[in-house]
Amino acid sequence: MDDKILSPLNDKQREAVVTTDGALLVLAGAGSGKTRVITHRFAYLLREKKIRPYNILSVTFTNKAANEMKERISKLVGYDLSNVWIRTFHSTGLMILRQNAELLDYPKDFVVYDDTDSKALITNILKELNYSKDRFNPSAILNKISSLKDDNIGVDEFRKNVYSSFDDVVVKVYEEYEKRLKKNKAFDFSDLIIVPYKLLKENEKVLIKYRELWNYIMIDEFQDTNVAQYEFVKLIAGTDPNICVVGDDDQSIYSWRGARVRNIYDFKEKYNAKVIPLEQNYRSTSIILEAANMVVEKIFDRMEKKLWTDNKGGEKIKVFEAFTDKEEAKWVIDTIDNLLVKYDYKDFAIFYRTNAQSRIFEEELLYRNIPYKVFGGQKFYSRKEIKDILAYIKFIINPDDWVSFERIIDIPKRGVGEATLTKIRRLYDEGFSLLDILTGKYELDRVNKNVLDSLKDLGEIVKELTSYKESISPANFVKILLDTIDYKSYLIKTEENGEERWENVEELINSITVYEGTKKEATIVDYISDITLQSSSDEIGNDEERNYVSLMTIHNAKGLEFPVVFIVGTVEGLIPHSSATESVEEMNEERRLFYVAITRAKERLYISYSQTRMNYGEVRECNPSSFLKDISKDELVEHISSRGSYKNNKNVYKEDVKKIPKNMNSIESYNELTTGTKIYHSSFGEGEVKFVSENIIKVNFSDFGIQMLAKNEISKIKVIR
DNA sequence: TAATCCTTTCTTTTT
DNA sequence: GAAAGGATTA
Repeated sequence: MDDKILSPLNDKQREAVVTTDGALLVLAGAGSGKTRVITHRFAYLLREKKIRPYNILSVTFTNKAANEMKERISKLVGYDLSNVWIRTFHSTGLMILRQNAELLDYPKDFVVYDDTDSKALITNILKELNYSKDRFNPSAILNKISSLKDDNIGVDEFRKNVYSSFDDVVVKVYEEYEKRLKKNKAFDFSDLIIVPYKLLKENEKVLIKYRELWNYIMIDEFQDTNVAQYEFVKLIAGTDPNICVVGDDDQSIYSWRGARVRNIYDFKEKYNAKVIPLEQNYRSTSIILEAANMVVEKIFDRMEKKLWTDNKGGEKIKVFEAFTDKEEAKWVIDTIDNLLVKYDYKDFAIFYRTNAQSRIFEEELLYRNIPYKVFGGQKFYSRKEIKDILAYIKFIINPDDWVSFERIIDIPKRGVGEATLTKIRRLYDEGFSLLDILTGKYELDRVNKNVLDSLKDLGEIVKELTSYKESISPANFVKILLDTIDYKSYLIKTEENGEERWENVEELINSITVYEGTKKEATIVDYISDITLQSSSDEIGNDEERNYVSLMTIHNAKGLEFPVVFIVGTVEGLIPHSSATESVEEMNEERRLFYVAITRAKERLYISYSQTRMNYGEVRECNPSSFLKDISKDELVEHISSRGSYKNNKNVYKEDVKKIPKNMNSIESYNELTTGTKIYHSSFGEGEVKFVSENIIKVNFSDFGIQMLAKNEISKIKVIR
């Protein structure tokens, strides 16, 4: 027996690993060695059961988890596993679609729309159906359509259940949206699950092929599967499957995306699965674990499970109260600084509820010269210049894609505006191909000769680059593209901060080069689909010597662990989030989210909040999260604050912030101000004018120091008489 | 049509 | 405080 595989496991874990046949449900609590079980089980199947790697389908929730799993198993068995079925649901679906594109009447190189693309398509449709964007928010409609698709509800089925005028619109848009996706030869995220599902359901030959391929199935984070995913699993599993699912109802934090915890119960019943609970926690100190238990115990309908640990004692959890969010950030970074004698940068993580909260911590880290990395938060790939380039690539790969076409048609400037675009659209709607229209095969009425010429150029560029897509490395492909359209001079000439934007484009090329390093022989087509499924930026490169502080949302933190964890911005309205307090279910999910955050910590846990925070560019007051009450036990928690006295002076402080002078006048223009005028600003409070010009003024505020105010701030300013 | 300036809206979480 | 959308001017 191979020692490396079984000996590092406890009894329960070992049982889960050697139970290879039939249906198995592993209820894996936080930090109970779940990843270890999955990887060792995979290795056990290979080594002891002599199963071939590609006969095992292993589904994880994130690309990151998939990559990590591959690496770990490779280490266990001693050979490379880069081409096995260890994938996310979405990338599994994508693989099936690529392998069967012709059956679906799609080209092999179809594109995948991310949410921005889908939203652009929906905006288009709304316009054409004459619905005003103001009344029908494209995002809201996309959300609705996505959740319908995630619930495996098609247009026709939904149509039967429409009772509101909003849903009425949704039906119409949904129907058109599906048609357009097809016409554009594109799939959206949800399609990556439901289209393969439909394909396998309607095509027995294909179904049998995959059933025969995947003799063993493993699915991680089962509590986060949605209806469509579970349907897909049941379909490929067949009647008597060897299937192992791993989940933890306490860590279900994606129900807003259609995830159903009850898939776990249903699985257990349907397949009469053997259940193995993993309750011993190897990660955290008993103090941290006890606090976590206190948070989650308040939820009634959980599956019975109580985590325990041998790791007695530990540091108390420190809860810090700050005046302002700025001060909170300072304290967090100070604390990190002080702990550097014991820990490395990489041992620290800062968790927050919303991506927008990262900024203030980044500023502080930058200021202190502490290396850090922000995970997730699609910032980089949602930058205009990056999206432009990606849209170019998408359009070149797939010239039926109207959404990408519309994005790039006037980049660089070709003199194509609303009018010309409408003319192109008309031809396109009649069924002519965009490439033919561009190259002048059909006449565009009353369009300037120069414009026609540059359209023709674009058509030629696309044709030329298409011929390279298989033969050239992704980075070179992009370099040629950038050269051909002379993107650099376009950016620098016409865009604000052109230089900076060009640096971002160079950064993109760098990241593609890194990507090539990890995935030899990848083409530009591979790159673009990988990047679409992976937009949360990282993990393309292997960060060998990662030594930095990690910043991420709590959602992104799931599955990870750090010696020292900071949970920041722990105020009512953020966690629990203000938009999730209406129902018990929503509140419970917020509670579980807090639980997930706590259980990431191995040795030390710090929780912080502030009395005021910048929100929408205004200072707002806030209260500590109600979840904090649940762990406020003296044995577990130590409460601290930077100025010991202010707790007793809370009211004074609040008055300071809120104090609004009585005698004030609004002003029409900055001309009415002179140096020395006392003013009140709705965000910054009181201050004295130091400098006046026509469009800006500089003001020295008593609480915020010197601030420069642009013209549009004028409505926020009043003069104190 | 393009560029600029100003106003409005927005933030939950992500494959 | 950013980003997108809208209005205004060239």
